[in-house]
Amino acid sequence: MATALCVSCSSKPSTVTDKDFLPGRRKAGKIIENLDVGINVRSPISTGDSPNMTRGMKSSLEQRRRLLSFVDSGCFENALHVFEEITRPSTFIWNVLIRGLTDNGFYQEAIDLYYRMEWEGVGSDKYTFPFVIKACVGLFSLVDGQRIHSRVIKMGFDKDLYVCNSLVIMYSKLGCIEQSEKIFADMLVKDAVSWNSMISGYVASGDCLSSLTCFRDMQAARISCDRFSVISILGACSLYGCLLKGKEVHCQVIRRQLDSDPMIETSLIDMYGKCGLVEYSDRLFNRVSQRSVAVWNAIIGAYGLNDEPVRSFSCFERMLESDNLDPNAVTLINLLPSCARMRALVQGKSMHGFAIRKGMFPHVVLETALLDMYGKCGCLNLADSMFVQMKETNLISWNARIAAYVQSGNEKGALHVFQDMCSEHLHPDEITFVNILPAYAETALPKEGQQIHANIIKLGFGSSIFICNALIYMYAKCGDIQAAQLVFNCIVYKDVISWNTIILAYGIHGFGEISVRLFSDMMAEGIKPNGSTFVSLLASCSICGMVDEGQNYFSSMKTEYNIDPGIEHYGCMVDLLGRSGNIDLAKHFIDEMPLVPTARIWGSLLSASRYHRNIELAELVADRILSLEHDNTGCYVLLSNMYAELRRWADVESIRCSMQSQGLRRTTACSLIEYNGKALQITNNDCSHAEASMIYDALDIISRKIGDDLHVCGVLKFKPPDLIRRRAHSAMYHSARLAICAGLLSTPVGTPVLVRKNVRICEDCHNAAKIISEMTDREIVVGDPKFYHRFSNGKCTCKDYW
DNA sequence: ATAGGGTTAG
Repeated sequence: MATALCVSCSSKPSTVTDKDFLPGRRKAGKIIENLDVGINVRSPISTGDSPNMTRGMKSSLEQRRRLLSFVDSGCFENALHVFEEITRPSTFIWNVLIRGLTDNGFYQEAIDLYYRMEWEGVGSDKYTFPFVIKACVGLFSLVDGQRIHSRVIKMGFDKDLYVCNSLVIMYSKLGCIEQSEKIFADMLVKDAVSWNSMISGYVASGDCLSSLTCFRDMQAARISCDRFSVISILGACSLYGCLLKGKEVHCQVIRRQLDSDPMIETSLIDMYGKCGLVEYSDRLFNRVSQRSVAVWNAIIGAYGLNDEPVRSFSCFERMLESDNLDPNAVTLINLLPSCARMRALVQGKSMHGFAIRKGMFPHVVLETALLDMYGKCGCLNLADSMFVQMKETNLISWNARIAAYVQSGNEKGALHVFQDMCSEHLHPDEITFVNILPAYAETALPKEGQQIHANIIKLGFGSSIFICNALIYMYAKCGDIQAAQLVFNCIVYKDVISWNTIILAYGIHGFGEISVRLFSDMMAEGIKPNGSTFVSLLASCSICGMVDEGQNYFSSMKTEYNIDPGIEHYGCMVDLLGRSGNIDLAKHFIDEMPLVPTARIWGSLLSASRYHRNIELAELVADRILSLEHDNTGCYVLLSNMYAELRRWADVESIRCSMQSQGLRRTTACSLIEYNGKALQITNNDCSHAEASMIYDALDIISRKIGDDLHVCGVLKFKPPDLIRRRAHSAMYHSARLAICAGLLSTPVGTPVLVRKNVRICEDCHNAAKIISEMTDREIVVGDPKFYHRFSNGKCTCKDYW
């Protein structure tokens, strides 16, 4: 950027700001005194040489020529030096210098010079203001802009077309589109620039509709649209995917023979890409004769936006092959989402390296795009270190960082980042909440969910469909299905995601019949189901044991709805068949399915073999899983638990060693409970809380009432030699039980007790919870990552399958 | 001598 230049005096480099306006005045005063002493008589400046010029005239003309040439060549030190030598420079001279400074990025200096001009009593003219107003835009200074605007009014230049156009542009670029509107409305004469400025101002403020309206009004006012209008209005069409309007503008472009204008070509390629017609972009691109970097960037972006990462990349490669074209930051920004989409971490990293070598940093947009790519490629540490080294961050980069944490399954981290962001006095927006709500969904209790919901409403995002959909899921996962239903009810225009989410919400709470009913409600409302609808529906059927219904829906997917089952659907079906009892059928299903089984698919079969206590199958399946994911902790733990149940302690030990040698650790089981209004986190055998002794006392009383744990829960399958080992595996003080007791202690009689767990509840605790619910006559709700068990009167809604 | 434009992150 511009280095500091001194415009308030020629001796010392400094700039005059509002704060030190007084010293500036003094300096300026001195200069005037000096100049006044030096030359007594000043001649009026003439525009050309004439034979009878005086010496003074000649030298002043010479100075003016030198000044102009210095300004033209960007030598401002010299230009300013000459300027200081001129006695009483004319308004024209001042204007030339202000223009030169503005055009070369010396915005502050241009503004300072204008203030000095004003102070020295040199009258500004209609030319002065467009230059200095442009400097305000460059400096992003609304304060200066408003001050200069008031000078415009006082001096009566607010009727000048050029000055008004400059003001319209200034206010729209400084984010005050209403001010632009006001000035525009008061203009008696408007030209194409005025209209175009309003149109592009609306586009910049994201107001697609106003910009289209303005474009229409412009034509109604019989101002013919030009290339500037076309480029702006295509931007408006891109904004909300107004394909029809875009095509209409394209027709006008052809009629006006503007279709070989390089910038219009770029805008058209971009517009078709953003409206989802990438074939049109491609066709246009192939006809472009002179391919600029911007055109390449547009087509790379168009493929990226239209889910064609491979073609996006091949464009990039072709671009590299063509001569004299250097990818710039925008190229990388447009390409990085394709890296993310393909999980092409190596390519993403090489983009990063390329950017470093080309000296593109710091660049907040590029850095955020890299952060996002790293997050989506599952490299949270790289995403985070990107953020840490960023010189400038903004709401978008914070949001991307939060998303990276959530995508990596680090919900706690995401919540911390969210807190940090708020303490930096950044105001969360709609996307912040859409990103952070899944973190609440995984970690929060209903009360915390209500708090974030209250914040959302307070900030005015309560009716956003994206947020409402995220809220439905959040409440359901936190255990409050009623709140989820309420949010759903309040959505005026429910979209397919709203329906998918509420269907799954009831599924995870064990109300499969409601899920099924909601699906038919959805059909009745004329909402077309998509693949995710069937994931919700099949998951609900499988969780709730509705085997026949699930199978029917699965077969109707293709026949009735023309949706090809994806890997998630097959996963649901394995779950479903697994619990039907016919485990061979489930295995056969996997062998026959047309997609390559993933570790998750095998994981479903592993769960089923555990339930049916089929250790041979479990071992076989575990082998498959570990060959796909050697670090699948869940698989080790499940197998180890099965060995423990069979008292095969040597196998238990060997799994423990195997995990240890790989540095794998069991997830520490913990339970969450609201205790006296606050979330309390409890681990197995946890004694760390102030409330611990009370909770343990309560548990002891209950244990005694329901019998010793080994009798109640051990189911007599353990013989004395196993007792010692068994004690080490005792579920007596598992977090779930401690949490249930804490809940019983801190809530009124008759209300349900709600516990959240990070791992599935063990069989012993499940049995205990059933008995406790009967004994205390309380409803106990225990949520694990998959399902909410609802215990009452000694029974659980899972019907003992989970 | 004065004003407007293409490709840019969540």
